[in-house]
Amino acid sequence: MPRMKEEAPSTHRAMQVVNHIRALIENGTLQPGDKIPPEREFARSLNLSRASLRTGLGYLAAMGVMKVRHGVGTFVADGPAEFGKASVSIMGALHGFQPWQMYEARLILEGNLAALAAERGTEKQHVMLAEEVAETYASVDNPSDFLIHDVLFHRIVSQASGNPILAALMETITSSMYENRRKTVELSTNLRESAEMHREIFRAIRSRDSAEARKLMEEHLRTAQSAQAKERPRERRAVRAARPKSAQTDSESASN
Amino acid sequence: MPRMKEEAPSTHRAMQVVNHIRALIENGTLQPGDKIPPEREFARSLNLSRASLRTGLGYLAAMGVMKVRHGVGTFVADGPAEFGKASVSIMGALHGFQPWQMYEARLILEGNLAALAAERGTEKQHVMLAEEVAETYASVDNPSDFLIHDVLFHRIVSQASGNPILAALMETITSSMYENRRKTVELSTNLRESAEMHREIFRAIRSRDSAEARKLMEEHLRTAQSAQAKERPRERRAVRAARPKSAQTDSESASN
DNA sequence: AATGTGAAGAGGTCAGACCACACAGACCAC
DNA sequence: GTGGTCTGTGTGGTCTGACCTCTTCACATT
Repeated sequence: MPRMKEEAPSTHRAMQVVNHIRALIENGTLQPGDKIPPEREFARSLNLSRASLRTGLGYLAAMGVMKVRHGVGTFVADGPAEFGKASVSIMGALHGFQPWQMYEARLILEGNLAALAAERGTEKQHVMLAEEVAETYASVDNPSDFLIHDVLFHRIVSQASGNPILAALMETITSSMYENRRKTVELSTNLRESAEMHREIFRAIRSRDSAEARKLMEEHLRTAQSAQAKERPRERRAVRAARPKSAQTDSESASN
Repeated sequence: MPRMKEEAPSTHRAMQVVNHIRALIENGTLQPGDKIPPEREFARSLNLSRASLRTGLGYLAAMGVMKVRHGVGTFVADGPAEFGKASVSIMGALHGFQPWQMYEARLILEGNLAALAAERGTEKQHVMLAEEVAETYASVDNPSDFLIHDVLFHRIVSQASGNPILAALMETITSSMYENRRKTVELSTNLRESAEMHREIFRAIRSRDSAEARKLMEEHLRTAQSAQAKERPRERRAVRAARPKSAQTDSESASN
């Protein structure tokens, strides 16, 4: 007699958890910021071990869907959408992402984000942008504060684009550059110029001139890039070039 | 006497694992496709429990860096770069991603990818594209095969763009649409037309006409989108609009 | 009031046993 | 010999239940 057990838990227990949570999110039972039951209790209610539950939660946490706070509880993420914080850095090591590629990706994403923001931004968002521009100007003498408002400005622009997916992609790229930036901005000399550009971008968005918004945003990022490159001429740990296997690098993607 | 233990395991054990693996990848010890030691053994060599090791590996697996095969082993991912398979679907449920936003994101990404591919694609990649175009034509009567080569064509284009980060972003979006597509392509009527467009895109890329490549790719995707929308007029499970809290939806992003 | 302290609740780690799956080599039937 | 079945071994998956660490907060102390 083969198998033929009663139920069909079939799929990995961890996936059961993931799907359960997904269902709770989809039907609105769970919303951003909500806390889920304690692990022991939740595990019992789902008829699986705490270990399996934790595997599933770990999976969700890795993707940025859940946020775990030791000694406090596990919550549904509530910040801006993002696809896994550390992923870019690790995938970068794995696939040899290079700095200029990051900038290029960011340029393309944010350029389009700005253009869309110009087309679809609401008045409320215009107000928020104006506020951030002001704050940015106010912090030209405080690099640390400046960075915060700089990030916020870009985040609001991407939010105003009306496409959370693109915003999430942008956030994913940006968050991995944040740490490095925090070090270099200290020495940056052109905070004022950067603030000026934010203002111009804002004006373009407010007047719904998408082409102009895109152009200015791209210009802004290009300026920022070259400025940073200048501040930090020599960079340790150069990215390794493709190793030995270079010969058939291209053909291998066909294997999957 | 407060603490002052011997070593400094400090950070979460899971992160130790993640960082360890990252280091192994960065220094080239671990390359795509490689297998890591069995969990029991690896855990012992890292001086931590199997459970903690598994937590770390789960984290990496969730981000698409590692691939775990039950009964076989754990490997470093070797396919095209991608940021977590299920993440889009779950993040979508959480942030209310909508189909048209997916298409828009894809349009922007692939349009730029095609343009870059036209500028930077190597002759070798041109050959691969030509092959896929041929294969695509050859499968116009077999929807299932057609889809495979369709995906492959787009993947090679993104690879030819020379920017693995953008390629990874595109892959992330696309992979989440794949399943749905597999169902609808069965009924699709315009496979031949789609193959024609692939051919035209290929020609634009080969002649290094980036503007044309971008235009054709966007056109191609727009066609595909409207075709799919037509095939499947009514879609169950409409995405819920912003719930009750809508009033302050905009302002909350400032909290993070 | 400000400060210290301890209990309670939550996640983090551990150990070891056992389950489920994949693969390969041995074995049997044809 | 060819092909299918069986069984063993190795590897990931799950379970149990105990203990550790961190956070918070009420409560006592100063």
